[in-house]
Amino acid sequence: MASRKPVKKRAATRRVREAALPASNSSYPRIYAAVRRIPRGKVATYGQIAALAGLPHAPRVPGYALHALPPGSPVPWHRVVAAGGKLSLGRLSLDGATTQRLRLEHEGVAFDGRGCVVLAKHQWAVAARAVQSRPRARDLDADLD
DNA sequence: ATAATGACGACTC
DNA sequence: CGAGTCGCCATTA
Repeated sequence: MASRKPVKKRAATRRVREAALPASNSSYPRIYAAVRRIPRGKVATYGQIAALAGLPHAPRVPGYALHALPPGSPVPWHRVVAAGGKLSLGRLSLDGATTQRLRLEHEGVAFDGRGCVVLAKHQWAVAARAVQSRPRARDLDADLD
């Protein structure tokens, strides 16, 4: 590829810049946007949110983003749970976990005996196919065979 | 620029 | 099933 008009260079540069940037410019907003898309009465895991936000290998980032989330934000953070439907918020704030659970129950989300959301019934279906799952080392090993 | 941290995820014991 | 450990990546100090 050789000739590229300078007029286009501008747009190209911009695109490259966005792609090259780690994410400090779009990571958070994307995560918040993804969380906001979770329907009422449904929940999504951090992994799902990460995948939807374009960070399939950084499930910790959504957690970080939500942690930085200011109170009163329009983001339904309570609909984000850890893998298995567990409320990992208890790790940071036990009280927060209680609030989360109450809010979820208020939306009709069911919990099992261990205080975990019944993902089988309430996991956000959309992400189910978008997230899927990356090949595990074991799977790769089996595949190599 | 390097080091430490984290509302995770998955594996192993 | 619960607790401990490693890996991943981005953010913060």
